Amino acid sequence: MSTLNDVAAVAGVSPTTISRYLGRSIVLPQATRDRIDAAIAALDYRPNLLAKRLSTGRAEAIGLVTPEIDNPFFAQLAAAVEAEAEKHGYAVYMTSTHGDPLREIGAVRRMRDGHVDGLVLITSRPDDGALARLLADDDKVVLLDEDVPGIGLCRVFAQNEHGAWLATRHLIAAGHRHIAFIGGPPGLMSVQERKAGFERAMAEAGLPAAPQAVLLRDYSRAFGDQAATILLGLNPRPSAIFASSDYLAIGVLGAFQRAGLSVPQDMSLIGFDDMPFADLVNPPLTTIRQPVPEMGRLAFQVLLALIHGENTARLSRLPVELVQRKSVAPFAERSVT
Amino acid sequence: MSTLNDVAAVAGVSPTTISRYLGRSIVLPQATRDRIDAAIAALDYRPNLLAKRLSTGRAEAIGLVTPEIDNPFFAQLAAAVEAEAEKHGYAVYMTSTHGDPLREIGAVRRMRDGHVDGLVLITSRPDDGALARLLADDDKVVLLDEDVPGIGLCRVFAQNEHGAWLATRHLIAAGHRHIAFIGGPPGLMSVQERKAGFERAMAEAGLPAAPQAVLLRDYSRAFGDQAATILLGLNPRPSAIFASSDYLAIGVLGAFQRAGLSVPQDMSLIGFDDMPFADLVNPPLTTIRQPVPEMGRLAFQVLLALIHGENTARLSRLPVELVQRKSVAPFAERSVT
DNA sequence: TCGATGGGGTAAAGCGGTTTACTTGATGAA
DNA sequence: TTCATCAAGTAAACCGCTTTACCCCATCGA
Repeated sequence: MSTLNDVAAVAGVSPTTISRYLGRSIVLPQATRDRIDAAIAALDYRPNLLAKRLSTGRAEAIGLVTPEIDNPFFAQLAAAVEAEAEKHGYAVYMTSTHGDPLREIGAVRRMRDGHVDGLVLITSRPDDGALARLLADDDKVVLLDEDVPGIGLCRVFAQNEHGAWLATRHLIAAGHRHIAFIGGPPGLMSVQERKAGFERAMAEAGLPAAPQAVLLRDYSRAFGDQAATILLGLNPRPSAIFASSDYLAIGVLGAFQRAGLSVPQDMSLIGFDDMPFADLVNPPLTTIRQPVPEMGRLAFQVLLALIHGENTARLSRLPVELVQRKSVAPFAERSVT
Repeated sequence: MSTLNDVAAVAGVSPTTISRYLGRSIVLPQATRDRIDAAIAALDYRPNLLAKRLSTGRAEAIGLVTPEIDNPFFAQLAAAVEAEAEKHGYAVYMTSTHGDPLREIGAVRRMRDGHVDGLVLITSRPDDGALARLLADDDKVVLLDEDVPGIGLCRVFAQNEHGAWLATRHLIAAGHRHIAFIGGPPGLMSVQERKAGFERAMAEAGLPAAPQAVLLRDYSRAFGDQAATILLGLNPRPSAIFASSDYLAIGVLGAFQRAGLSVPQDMSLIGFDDMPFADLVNPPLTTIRQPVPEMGRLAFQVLLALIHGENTARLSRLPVELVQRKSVAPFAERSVT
């Protein structure tokens, strides 16, 4: 691996000259340029990024911290951030934390110390304050999809409350009156907002949101399954469920399948996210679509503005929409048996 | 952001001492240790990784290059590599290339220049030689899941041929005689191996592998859809399809759904990979499972051995297995109508 | 002929660590 | 008393690049 010095020796100029030539901070006569180019080619010289970063303090790279990367929703989000970063010549270093607070903090640390210019952070668990403290005096971080309360960072979110309201209203419009809500960890912003949207829609329709039909724990397939089982035992039994993530909805579907119930005949179901594969499950899932590519793109753009010291929106809310597939049917008497 | 020098000044010792203390290459009396620890804590000192890497030449980090990260199969593989790396204290920098040769080469370059200690590379397209040349004199790279022919790197693959043979035999055992094969790009190792396994099983059963029923192009949902449409027009029409990736199989499913055909009544279908969600589609997909977590784990372990200069298996083949779900049914006359 | 100007560079000081090869003072053995 | 030994450090070079502040020479206008 040859260095600037090697190239300089071969080209018969000083390292400074090469560096400035490469950095376009000097104009050289053609003859010199040719000698330098030839030397670079001959030695297959490529600058050592590490040295460059150490020297300039700039990395032309960002860090992306995600929860499970094998969750298609996050994977899609990650891909979107990366695509936009690439477009601007930025490298993306990606780590996934598996929702483990320690790994999350470690990842943020590593990213920062590894000298990326900024960070896009997707968290998926309620913060106990540790993350907030860690990020407190950090600008150049944008929070994507989920909040870390108590800090003034830039944030890019979907319209959670509105989406939940749309979903619930869709069920109400189909004639359902007993509607259950399944959500993730109670401390999470998205959970609170979606729950609020659900409750608002119910209240506006003059329907009671029965507390025992509001189940919160985590955004997992397993919890969707458990929650569904609990809901089936309720009296009155809900005729529709709003699972506030598609992952949850898939768990619900699994439980119903085992119980020999079919969606939407015996129970209507609506999800949230419109993650890839939502259209492939049985039945294809009616859900609220988050504009994932836009969210990723915007998150990077905001970060870039931050890096350039430009000012930018502190909070963006991206629009969601209802995607109608086959998991919601009009209410029919028999479904409350 | 405080440096070693700051700490040294506060602790009243030289930077060397701190560095050696932190690197455990010196033994100090308790009093000095206390002063250093106090200074570190007071200044919230954390070593600059970049400087450390530049200085030592070691990064304690690896690069992971994948095709689409939003393909759950690759995402799962990536997660597995990362989990194992994390266990050994290595950071993972991940990039996805979207199958674009230029991005792939760029990613490999960046990773190398960014001074990771090694690279796990998952490619998904036939190489025209450019990648091979780039990697030619690179050790400390392990190829995962797919080969780059013409170079002597360490490789971790699944038993493609055997898996395809299992899949085909399963269809044959169900009574099918006209079996189609759908595969990815002809130049790809996995495609050739899976096709070979298919052909061997057919030959062993004394069945002809009709050339027009062997369709190769790429591992995409769209091509699965197209191929299925083509196969439906064939005479004799196959009664079963081996789609050599689950992504392809999902495309096939989509085409059939549109055509009003149902799987497995009208056509049996078997996939390959057992990617997440293979159990969720309609009908749940019978498929060949690749041991994804093991593959990821092993790939990292091999790389680690390489980094440590230990010697290790040049080629590993991990076992696959048949996962029976609902997409294969015994052959019935009517299905050849 | 002198001073200013511009072209074509370069020396040297960082960036923040690591590492090798010392130094210095105290102690112990001969 | 003297020399070896050890504990407790430290100075300085180096990793590979960037950047600031020059330098030297030729030309040109006055």
